[in-house]
Amino acid sequence: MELSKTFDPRVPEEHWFQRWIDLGYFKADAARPGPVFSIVIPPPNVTGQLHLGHALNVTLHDVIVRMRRMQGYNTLWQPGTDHAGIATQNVVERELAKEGKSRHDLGREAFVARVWQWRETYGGRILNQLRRLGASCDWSRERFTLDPGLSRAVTEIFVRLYREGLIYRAMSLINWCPRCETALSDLEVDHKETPGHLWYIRYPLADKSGAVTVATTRPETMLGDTAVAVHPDDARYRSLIGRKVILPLLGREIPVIADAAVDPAFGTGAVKITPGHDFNDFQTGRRHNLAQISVMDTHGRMNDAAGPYRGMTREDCRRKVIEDLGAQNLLEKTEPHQHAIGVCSRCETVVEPMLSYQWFVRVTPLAEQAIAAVRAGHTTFHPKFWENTYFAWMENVYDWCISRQLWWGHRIPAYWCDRCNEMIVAAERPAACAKCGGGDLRQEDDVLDTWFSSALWPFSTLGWPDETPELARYYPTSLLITGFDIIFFWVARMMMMGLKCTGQVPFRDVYITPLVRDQYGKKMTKSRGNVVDPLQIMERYGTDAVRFTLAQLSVQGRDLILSDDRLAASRAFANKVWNAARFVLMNLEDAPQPIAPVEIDALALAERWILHSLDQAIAEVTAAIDRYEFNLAALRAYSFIWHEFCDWYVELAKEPLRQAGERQAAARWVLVRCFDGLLRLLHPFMPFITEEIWQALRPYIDERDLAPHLAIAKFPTPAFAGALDAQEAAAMDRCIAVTEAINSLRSLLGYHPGQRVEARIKPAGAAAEENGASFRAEFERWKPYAATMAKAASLGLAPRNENTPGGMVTAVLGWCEVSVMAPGGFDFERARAALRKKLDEVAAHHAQHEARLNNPDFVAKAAPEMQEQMRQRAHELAAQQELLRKQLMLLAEAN
RNA sequence: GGGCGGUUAGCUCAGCGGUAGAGCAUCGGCCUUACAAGCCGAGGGUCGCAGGUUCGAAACCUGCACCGCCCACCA
Repeated sequence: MELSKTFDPRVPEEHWFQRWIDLGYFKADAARPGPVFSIVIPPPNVTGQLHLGHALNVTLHDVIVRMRRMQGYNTLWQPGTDHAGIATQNVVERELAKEGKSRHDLGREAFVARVWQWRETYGGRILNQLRRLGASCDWSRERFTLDPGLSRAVTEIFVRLYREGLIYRAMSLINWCPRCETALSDLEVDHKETPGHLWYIRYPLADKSGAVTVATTRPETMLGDTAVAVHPDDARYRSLIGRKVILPLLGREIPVIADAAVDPAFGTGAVKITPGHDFNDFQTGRRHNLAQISVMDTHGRMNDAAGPYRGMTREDCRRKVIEDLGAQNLLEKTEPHQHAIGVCSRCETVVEPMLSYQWFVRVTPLAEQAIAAVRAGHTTFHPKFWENTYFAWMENVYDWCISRQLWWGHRIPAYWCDRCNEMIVAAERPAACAKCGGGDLRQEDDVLDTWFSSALWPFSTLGWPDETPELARYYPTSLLITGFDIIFFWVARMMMMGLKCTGQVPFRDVYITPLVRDQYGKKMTKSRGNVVDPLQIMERYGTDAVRFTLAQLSVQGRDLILSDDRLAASRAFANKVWNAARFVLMNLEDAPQPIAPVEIDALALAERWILHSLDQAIAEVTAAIDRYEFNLAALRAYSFIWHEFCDWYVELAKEPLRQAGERQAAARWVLVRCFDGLLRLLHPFMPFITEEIWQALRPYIDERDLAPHLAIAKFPTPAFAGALDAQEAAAMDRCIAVTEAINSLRSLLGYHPGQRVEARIKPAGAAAEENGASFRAEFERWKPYAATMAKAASLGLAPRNENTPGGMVTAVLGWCEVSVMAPGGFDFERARAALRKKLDEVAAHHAQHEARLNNPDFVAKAAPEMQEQMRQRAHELAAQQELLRKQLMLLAEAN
């Protein structure tokens, strides 16, 4: 089979993904036996557009899912999308706006129909983008949070929680977005540091005996003031407590109250209390039974309660209030003031605390269970420190406002009887009012917070509340992979709802992905314009390279900094693998047939060495993925493939491959065996290129019941225990060290890369003294390798006592000297300088060791094995130093 | 105001108690029939700072600094 000279990712990407899907490889079958690995995708918003966060997330999912599938797990990766209440409604509203219409022009029913229509047309975009990344989800199980089945789960749990008193409806102060015209949860409010002002306003005493000055950042809300508060111990104001002041502009009389929450040191120490528009004041108001006055409507405009300011926007009202106060000489002063203001996380509009009837989840009892489950280790975070974040939030949660005044979402299953005002919460619309028998029931207008349905995702997608085979088999899921930004929004709430609904945690492990930043370490944001489009880089570097890069940079607990350099390096790696494949294939018989295995004992040292190295790489990569150390797994696979397999084995295989007969057959088998193994190992990271190559290699693979495709082939496990003993492993290390030494000398001596050199080694230390004879035997075995790799015309083994001939330049290793004949006219000063440098290094190390060994404390306290190790090392260093000096002396005479 | 994470070669990161490592970038030499998206070689670091624990610290402890993030009702 002919492979082109460089790898073009396009064709295999399109081809293989469709094949895998067509063949049903990613389908989960609950009836299949075996251990289970299940995971749910964090459902992207239907309005979503693939960004690097998704790309990273999906890549890591796919790495572990593919590995587990290949390992024989009954694997389910559940895909789907989130209806994303506000986000989606906004998109369609914008579309309508272009036609000059608002949702109110359409009415609720028509508008919702329009959103569904939008979803039919564009809702699949994000999932198609995930597919392009190679996501091996069970696409036949795609779910949407507004699907009938999932909606049923939402209704079911809502009714249950309501009946248990864990969901309640109440008039309360909530965050309100005047633009979205809906309530928001605490989490949907971002706090933005903003420069503002502190206005000092005089409130005259009712008895005209003076005034009290309050400081505020929001003068417009004074129209809703129902008290002025001071600290009970504040001597300045003690006499005022219980008296009345006149609210300027409106002339209302309000009391001066004492409350310990007031900070006497801030502002004037007197604070206006607006229970209808401030969370603190709301609490204070409750403590003192103050009236709550709302001065704005749902659009953030001043309402009737604002008297003369009625109809103004909040902003206009503020200006006018300041102006009027100034005119009445009630504005004492204005100071610049920096403070955090809450804005809608969707549209950045300043949120308004508003009084309204809303639905809440009583979170505390649910949170207790969720905390306990993590404390007990039923769910573990990776990296573990994220558990602190989780606990900190869970331990201080407020009730969760779940009602939204939107049209797109799960409509709350509560029904009102307009005749007797009875409210009924039920899964099905009741035929008649339970209290008065009236038949005209009206369903609650509000819908649920999107996160309410997301919280059920791990089990609602599996059919809950029905006891489906899928639920029994795949729940609790094995792992959740997500970003830290939704630990509160999603992870915490899944924990609470999962435990509440099923009695079990929704997932065993939670892996928190790094945050993707640009090459300057900046967060990617639209406003910075530094957002990298994954589809573009996939186009440029190939999907496999993008995946590999993301995995390789996924360090636990650190941000991920993506750069073109890294991507280019991964593309180079893909190309390296491709070319290694070309080499292997061009050295196999044209008529493919399985190559029978060769007995380990019949293999040459290098062959056993590479099989052994493959084993080690497999073990380490597998262990790293098991620990979610994707970066280490990717790096290990990379270094095995490039530096061990390509740099060494492929080179060493060339010689036996040229021959006919047994040695060639052995080399062919080892090549195929290793390449097969490394393709399997690499497949989870780079599925496309590996499948493409594996198909070409497959006919040569000798395996019973060999899978038709790599995507479902067995993941490799170490298979060559005992192929290489410790002594042989050490021998190969020596071979590599000698090769490197000769190559280094070649470079120093200015040899052309193609030129062959005369070289020799002379053992020293243990290699010479203790096993001279066996060393010679060992040397004979790896000498051809070193000679090949270092392009040595001859590589001799010199007797220990023989002086190195003049004209040779020597490098000193710990256990031997390596010498290479210098070319005619070589300037030996360069060699002397190199030796001197090396001598300095060795001398410094030796001095270090000596100092340590001469330290009485070290001798008295250090572990005996350590002392022995140090003594040996010092001994070697001393010998090495001696050899270096001698070489330097010999070289002194050269030239 | 609390809390979390980071600080190791120019860059991105390993190492987490016993000789400072890798990849990329840089420099020198090579188109050596798998691969120039390649091969061979070289240079480059008082491991953020200051203390402490230890025979021994990049690693453990305590402060501090800087960068980043999260949470927080000082109006």
